[in-house]
Amino acid sequence: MNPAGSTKERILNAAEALFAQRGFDGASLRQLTSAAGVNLAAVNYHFGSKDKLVEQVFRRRLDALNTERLAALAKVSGAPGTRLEDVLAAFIRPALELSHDNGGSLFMRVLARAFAEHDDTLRTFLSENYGHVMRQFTAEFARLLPGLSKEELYWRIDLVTGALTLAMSGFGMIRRRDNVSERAHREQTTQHLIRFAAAGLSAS
Amino acid sequence: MNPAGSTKERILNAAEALFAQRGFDGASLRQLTSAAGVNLAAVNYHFGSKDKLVEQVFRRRLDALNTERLAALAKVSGAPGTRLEDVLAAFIRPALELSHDNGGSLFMRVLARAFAEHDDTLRTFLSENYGHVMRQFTAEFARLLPGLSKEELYWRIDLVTGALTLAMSGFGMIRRRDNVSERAHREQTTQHLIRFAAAGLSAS
DNA sequence: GTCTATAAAGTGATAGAC
DNA sequence: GTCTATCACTTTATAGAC
Repeated sequence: MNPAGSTKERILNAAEALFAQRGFDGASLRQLTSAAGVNLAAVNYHFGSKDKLVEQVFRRRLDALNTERLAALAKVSGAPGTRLEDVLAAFIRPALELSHDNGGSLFMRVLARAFAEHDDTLRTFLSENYGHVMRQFTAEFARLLPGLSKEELYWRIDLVTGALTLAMSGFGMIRRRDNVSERAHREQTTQHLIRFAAAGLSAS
Repeated sequence: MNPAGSTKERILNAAEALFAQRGFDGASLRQLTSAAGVNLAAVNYHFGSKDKLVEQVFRRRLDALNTERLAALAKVSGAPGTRLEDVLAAFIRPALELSHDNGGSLFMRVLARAFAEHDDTLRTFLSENYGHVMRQFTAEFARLLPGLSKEELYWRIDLVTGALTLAMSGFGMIRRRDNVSERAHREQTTQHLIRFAAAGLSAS
C-alpha cells in the first residue's frame, strides 16, 4: 500500500475518478495529472505508461475486495446449513462496503465499464489475476444448486455477476432518503440485491 | 432508411462495429472511414460531426427496435390472461432478433456500453427519445406486480433491464453447439432470459 | 522525485479543387 | 458527393535540467 497523500496515491485516486467518468480512452493524462495536482511526467515516472496505470487502478481495489469476498465465502462454504443467500452476501456485501468509503463507488463504475467493454486485454488480465475467486464461488453455487446443469449454472452466474456489478456501479448515485442512515441504506440495498440474485439463480 | 451500400450506411456499419469494439472515444474517424472504405471527410459531410454520427448509430437501430417492442407489448398489454413472461418476451425477443441480423449484435454491445458509462449526454438523449417505451413497459409491469411499491418496482426494472442488456450484448459471442440451429439457440436463450428476469422481478 | 520543454504521432474538423 | 491538403490542437511519452 502507498502512503496516504503520496503522489502515487493521488494519481490513482484521480485516475479512478476520471476513468469512471470518461473511460480509459476518454480521460487523458493531462486531465488526470492536473486533477491530481501532480506533474504530467509523474504518471510515466511512477507507473511506466497509461496502460500500467489502468492495471494498478484495478489491482489496488480488487486485491482487497477479492480477499474480503473469499474470506466471507470461507465462513459459509461447505457448511450444511448454508443458504444461497449467504453465498451471495459474501459476494455483494464487500463490494457495497467498498462503495461506501472514499472513491470506492467510483471504482465500481470502472469495473462495470470493464464488463460492458468486452475488451480482450482487460478480460484476460482480470481472469488471470482474479479468476480463482469466481471459480470458488461457482463451486459453492454448484453445491447449493444441484439441479442445474453446468452449462445452465455458468450462464446464470454470468448473468447475475454482470447484473450485480452494473447495479452496484449505480449505487453511489442513488439518492437515499434523508431519514435513512447510510449504513441502513446500504444494508437495505444489499438485501434487495441478494433477494433478486437468489431468485434469478434458482429460477425453475 | 438509407440505400443499402450507400456511403452513409457504410459509415454507420463501420461506426457500429468500431464503437462496439473500442468505444466512442477509442474509435477514431480515421479508423472508421478507413474501415468503411470512404474518405475521411465523408463523416463530417454526411453527419456534421462525430457526435452526430454517434447519435445516428443509436437512432438507426433503436427506432426499429423500440417500435417492435411496443408492437409486441401492445398485443399483450392490459389483457386479463397476460403473464409477466409475456411482457418480458415483448422486451427481449425483438432485441435478440436484432442480434441475429447483420451487425445487430454489435449494436447491443454499443447499447451495453451506454448503460455502463453513465454518461449524462447519452442518457439524456436516450431518455428524451425512447423514454416513452420504458414508461409503457413499467406501467404493464406495475399492473402485473401489484404487491410491489413504486420504489421497489422501479428499482427492479432498472436491475432487470441492465442485466438483460448486458446479457444480450454478450449473446453474439456465445458459441452455440453445432447441432443446434441458430434459431433454436436464440429461442433457448430467450426462454432463459425470460425465466431469469421473471424470477428476479417477482422475487418475494 | 519533480520539473520544463519538446518530440512524434494522432485527433476532429474544414477549405477548396474537382 | 468525393477528394487532398492542411489547420489547430491534443495525445502519450521522454530527454535532460534541477
